[in-house]
Amino acid sequence: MSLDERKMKILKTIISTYLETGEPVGSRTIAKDSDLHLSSATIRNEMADLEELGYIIQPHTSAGRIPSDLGYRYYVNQMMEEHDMEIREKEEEIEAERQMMFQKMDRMEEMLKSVADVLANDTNYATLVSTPHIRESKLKFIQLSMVDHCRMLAVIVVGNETVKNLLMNVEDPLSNEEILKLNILLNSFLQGLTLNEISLELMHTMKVQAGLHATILETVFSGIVEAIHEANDMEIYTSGATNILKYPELANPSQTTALLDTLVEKKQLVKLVDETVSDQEKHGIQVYIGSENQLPSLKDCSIVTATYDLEEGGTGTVGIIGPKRMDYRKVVHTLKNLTADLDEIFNKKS
Amino acid sequence: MSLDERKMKILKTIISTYLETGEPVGSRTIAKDSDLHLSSATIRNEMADLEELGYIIQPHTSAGRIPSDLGYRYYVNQMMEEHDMEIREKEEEIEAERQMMFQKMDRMEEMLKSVADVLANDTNYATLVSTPHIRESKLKFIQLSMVDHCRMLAVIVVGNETVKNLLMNVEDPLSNEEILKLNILLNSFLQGLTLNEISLELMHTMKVQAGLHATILETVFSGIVEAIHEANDMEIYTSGATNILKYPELANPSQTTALLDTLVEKKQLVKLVDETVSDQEKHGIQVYIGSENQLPSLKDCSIVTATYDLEEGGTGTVGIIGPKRMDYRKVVHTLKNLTADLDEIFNKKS
DNA sequence: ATTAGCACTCATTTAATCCGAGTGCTAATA
DNA sequence: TATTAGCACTCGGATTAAATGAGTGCTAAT
Repeated sequence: MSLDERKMKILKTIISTYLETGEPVGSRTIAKDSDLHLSSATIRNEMADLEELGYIIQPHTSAGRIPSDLGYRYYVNQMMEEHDMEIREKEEEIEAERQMMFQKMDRMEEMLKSVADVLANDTNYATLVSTPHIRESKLKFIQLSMVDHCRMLAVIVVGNETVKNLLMNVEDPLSNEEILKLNILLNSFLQGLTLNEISLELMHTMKVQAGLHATILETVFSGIVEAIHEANDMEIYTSGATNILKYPELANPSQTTALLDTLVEKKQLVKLVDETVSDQEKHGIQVYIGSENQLPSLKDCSIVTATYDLEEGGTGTVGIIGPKRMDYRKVVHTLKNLTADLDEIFNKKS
Repeated sequence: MSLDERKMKILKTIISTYLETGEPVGSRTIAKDSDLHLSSATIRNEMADLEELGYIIQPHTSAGRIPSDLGYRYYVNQMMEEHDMEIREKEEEIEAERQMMFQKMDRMEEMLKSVADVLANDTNYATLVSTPHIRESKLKFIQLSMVDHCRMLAVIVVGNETVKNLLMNVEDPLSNEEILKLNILLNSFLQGLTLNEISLELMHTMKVQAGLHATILETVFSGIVEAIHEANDMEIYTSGATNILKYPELANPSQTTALLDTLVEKKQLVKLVDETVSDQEKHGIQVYIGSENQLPSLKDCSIVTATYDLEEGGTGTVGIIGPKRMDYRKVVHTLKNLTADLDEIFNKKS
């Protein structure tokens, strides 16, 4: 026994009805709703088969059927193959509004935060956005300068976007010439290097050349380390966590806490995103359904993720977390558009 | 009829028992637990009086009593007067651990975020930390520099802590001399000014002097505006929002969502904190109980806030949000310690 | 002024019952 | 052979009823 045309059609109807209602779907409903004209009895037989095949599940004896993880998986795969996704209505307005927001913000972090917010608002699911993850960021530029008599500012530019500022107290102010010398020293030695190209030896040589100001270099070095780490590490922003409370099947008290915690505790999500990135695939869209998720607290959720790229090789992730019965079509479509936008913006910008 | 010695004692017992258990307290419990040796009947009479006076409430006819907002208020005021708060055990370790964290971080934002986290962990309540709010930040320092051929970096230092970076593309690179000139121009004209001291006329004069590079100034100006705004605006960090789910009286589905939303949507909290700051009082500790809160979603919560100060006059807020039956003693004590630490750190640092 | 005693209230728990959506199976039908 | 009609059966959820028990208010006795 295998999935013939009719079974497929029934399965699809079951899933999409369930996506709408969140209630188990019975044979009669399908007999009425679907366009194949069959009696409920026939549908029942087919449903029994579909259950045996593992695509659907009966939560209890006298209930309709709901999709199993396998069923969702089938549905999603099927959907992914349909290239021609009809453009959704309102989409354009939202698009425009989004562009507006993007224009105004200059700092990537701020923008990504607001992407998470907008997305959560649009979709009514929880969202997650990670900053780009760059393997080995290089030091681009350093500049020291005196802010006032006793404070010195170090500006460190890493990769292409990250800028780190370091404010430090110095006992006696340095003259312009001294500062200039230090700047030249720093840049000529360090520009273009990654973290592990900066050896102890190199640092020693520099300190010798710096003479009196070796202690300043000390501080600058540790600032550099932090800056590069910051650039390498990804930050994760989430939004709309409470949206999940809108779905009764997730709002049950015992799971709710764990779930919300997962969404708020960024640490767990970092792992999640890490795995996503390594699972790359065409379109850059990934769908994890129920128990396919690594985190046990997400076993009743689905996650759809997409990646966006930076010209220089960094890769960031955008994700949506919702109930297993989420509107996959819409979500996938939205994410595709969004990442396309992000790609464009970041690559225009740099 | 007024609060005599005995009534006070009974009221205190009711409240502290309720703080522990979260269940309405009956007359028998008190007869047994309190050290005044009275029968439950007597207690009942006294309780009836206390209820009439408005300090306690019967949730329904055949239940024990719980504190009313007025009751909590009485309890808290009473407590505030006891100056000699015994030092809590473990406190020292926690303290040490905290110091560790503080040492490592250089950026205030990062630190405040982690303060929120640590606090939420320690207390099992939701926490809130705002960055210092400064009325009129002054521009301290500007510096332009070329990062590479086509990109220019503007570093803008505002107030005493905030540093803003602005990365912009320029068609043709500027020479060192040109940059130097611009820097001198910018600093000599703008240093020490607040936002509304930077007039259109001033900007015009500067543009004339800049000649070819007027467009760059344009961009820098808008960067300055943003930087000062950023410094003026306060940012709010929250943590441990899901802790409130631990308290059954708050976990009821209908309120939960609104409550969590409030904690996550920073915008609402901004107002809250604003009011707090204006309500200043001795010790800088504020307690808002139940309906004393401005936000309706917090009507079943209590908020305890404390403020910390920056040398330059900025004031930030630390707050704890929990059920009305929160452990006020502990919370007030913790906040006092914490803000003392913060004061010290910030004032040593700058 | 305090206490013992008793009738009363009412949220909560437990059990009993009903209801209906949905199934599986069998026998009739096309 | 595939489909359908019909019917007995199952079981979760909602509704109702009864039992429980913590706690009160009031009164009369101490």
